[in-house]
Amino acid sequence: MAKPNVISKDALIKCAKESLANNGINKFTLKSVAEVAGVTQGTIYYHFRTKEQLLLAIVQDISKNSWADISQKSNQYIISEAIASAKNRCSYDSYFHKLFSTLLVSSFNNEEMRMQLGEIVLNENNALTQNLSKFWPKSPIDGVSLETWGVLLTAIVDGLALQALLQKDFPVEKTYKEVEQLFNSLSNLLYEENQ
Amino acid sequence: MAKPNVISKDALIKCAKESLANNGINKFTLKSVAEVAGVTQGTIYYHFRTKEQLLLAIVQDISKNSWADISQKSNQYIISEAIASAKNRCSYDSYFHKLFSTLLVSSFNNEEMRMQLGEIVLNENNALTQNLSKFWPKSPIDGVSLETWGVLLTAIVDGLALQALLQKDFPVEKTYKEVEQLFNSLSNLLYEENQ
Amino acid sequence: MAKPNVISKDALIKCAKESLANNGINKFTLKSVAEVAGVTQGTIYYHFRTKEQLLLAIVQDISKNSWADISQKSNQYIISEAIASAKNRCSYDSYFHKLFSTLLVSSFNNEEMRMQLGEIVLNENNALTQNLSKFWPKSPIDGVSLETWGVLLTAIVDGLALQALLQKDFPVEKTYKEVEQLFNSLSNLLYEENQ
Amino acid sequence: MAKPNVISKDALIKCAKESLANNGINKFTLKSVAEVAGVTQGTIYYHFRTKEQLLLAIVQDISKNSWADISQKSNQYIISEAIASAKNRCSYDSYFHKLFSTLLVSSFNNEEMRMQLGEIVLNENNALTQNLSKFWPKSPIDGVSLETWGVLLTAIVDGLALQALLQKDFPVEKTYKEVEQLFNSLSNLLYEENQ
DNA sequence: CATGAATGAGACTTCATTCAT
DNA sequence: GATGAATGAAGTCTCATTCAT
Repeated sequence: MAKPNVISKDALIKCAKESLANNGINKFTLKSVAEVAGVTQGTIYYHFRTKEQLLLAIVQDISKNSWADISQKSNQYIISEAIASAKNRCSYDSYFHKLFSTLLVSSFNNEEMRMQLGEIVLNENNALTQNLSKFWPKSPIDGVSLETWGVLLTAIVDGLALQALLQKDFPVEKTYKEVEQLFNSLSNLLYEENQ
Repeated sequence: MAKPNVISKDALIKCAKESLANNGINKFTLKSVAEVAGVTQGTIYYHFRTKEQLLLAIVQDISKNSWADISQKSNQYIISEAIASAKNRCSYDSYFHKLFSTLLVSSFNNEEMRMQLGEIVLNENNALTQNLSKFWPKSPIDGVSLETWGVLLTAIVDGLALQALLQKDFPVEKTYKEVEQLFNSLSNLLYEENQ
Repeated sequence: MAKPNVISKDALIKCAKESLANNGINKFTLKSVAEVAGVTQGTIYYHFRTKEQLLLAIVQDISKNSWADISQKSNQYIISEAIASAKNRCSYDSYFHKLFSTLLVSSFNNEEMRMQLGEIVLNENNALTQNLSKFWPKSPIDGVSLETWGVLLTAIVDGLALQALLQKDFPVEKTYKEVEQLFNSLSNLLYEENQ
Repeated sequence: MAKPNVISKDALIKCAKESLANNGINKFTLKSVAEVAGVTQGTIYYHFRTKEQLLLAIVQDISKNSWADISQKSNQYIISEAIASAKNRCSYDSYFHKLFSTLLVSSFNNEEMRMQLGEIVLNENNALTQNLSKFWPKSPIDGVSLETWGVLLTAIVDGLALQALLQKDFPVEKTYKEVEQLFNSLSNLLYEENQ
């Protein structure tokens, strides 16, 4: 039978991501991926040596498409955009955070994957720190370095996402509005001090 | 009251938690739980109708032992204690956060479990807010409610834990020192304003 | 469903040996073993951790039942019996030699198995040497030790079996008659020399 | 005459033999052959209709290169040479005997192959008998025909090889020295009798 | 000629679950 | 109460084979 060129590796990864986010890690089977992709399981094995390799490819794909990588170009609204993007991903059904936590849990058994996920977060931190430094010549709070602000912002974004994942009625709008308020107030602190 | 079996339900839950945190959800099998507990699989079925019931029991157990439940009693150092306890749990091998994220991911397929986990987080938020209000008569930043401070603090704690889970060399000490610094600075803002 | 006590480990080994000798290593599947045994594949895994372990158990079983082990008790016809037994096993359809060569080939990928098979052969050699020494106070041919006679006899038995496995019309009767003749002539050499 | 392809049929057979001897029959896959040969699986199918055909080709190739075929030309040291060659092949890692036993086991499911292997052995026997007759005008032992001596010698060679395959420390040198001694003694018997 | 992509059957293995004892 | 033996469905993975290009 053997139709050639039915599917590309990237398409397979996309299908796998879908299957993973929808079914969760428990039901993330190669059969389900194959069904989503409309190919046979054997085809998956032609492209990926094992299921783990496929999971790893998903992680790499996410890394490649991560916000940190995308937002390298300078931009005066970059922080606002970052926060807006984070808010969008903050929901009970967040595809991204479901996927990410699923991968996190998988990574407990796969050191390589864990390292790659770690790097993704690290990049996120660094990107935030770098962009923050464009607004804040120095930290608005003594004793809290700009690097730590990057770390804390990332933590807040992920932590809020976690809460949203677990509470159907989590007040995303309200919370993010106040986060922005907080950010502005901190900026003001700096400004006043400068006067 | 419970008639003590050769192995008690609670002991079984404890073993299950261990197995879950150590092996991850993928290898969380009743066989492995049975091995850890030193009983046979049949015995588990004597205590729990299904595997899901066991997982749910784990969640309930965690809820019962959560920080929020424990720290009801008033205490002037309560916030410092909370932060210290969070810092302790913030590590590459954190039993608690591995367990929690594993349950989170499991809950994507189990609404009841998800709700219970959601409540745990909610209680955590509320406990923090309540304790914060003992220090802060009002929010140190206009436009950011005390409730939101509770939410944000929880988010920070969880978000930092996530980063620590993924980065072997995450600077736990440094970060938490600055978090405390931040907390003190915010308190000072309030105090100065009051002058 | 789960009927208890359907089959014993030993019965399983026996079925496995049958399946192995009949189907050859290529078609030696756990499914086929299960079918022969009238159980499900899962049952096999309850008794043996892997397919390899089952193969190993077969080897051990053969070792336990090997001629060398059985013929420990002294017996004045022991050599004749050994030859008769070897002759019986020497045929185009020899269950034993099919099984043994199959295991031999499997052992190329399994050092433990190979060692155990090696020991079986070694025991066979030693048993033969020991029994020979009851007939031959010394070797009938100068320069050929009794140990080597044991080795050579084993080699002949195995080598003839190999030929019989590959030739439908191999003259088993004739060959073994002449082997016995050879043995007697060698004994005579010793006797004459003694005169 | 054969139009040379990028890879010739013979080269493919050689690679297949290597793969077979190295990996054993279990891992003798067309993929592995293709890898050794540096071509793709499809290419193998261009040369051989099925996997079995390839195995058969291997057998034929061995037959063509067998000692019996090569040593047709008369030679007064032919027996010594045969024994020396047999000794060389007698080792724990013997490529030839690993290959041969693997094919033997495969042939249990393939009558055509089995017949061809049978013929190889038969030729070996006959060649030995023929060469023996150049040294021995008649059998040195009454009741043991020259044909049977050929059969027995082949059996010894194969049987010893089997033992060497299974025992890392099998005393090849010692054993073969004594085999030669045996051969000489038998020759002497004849000579003395003739006096 | 040769290949690369795909297939599908079937292998080994795991595991939640059942049930007679 | 507890267990050990068994089940069967489902999962991961392998491999001979096919075929359009």
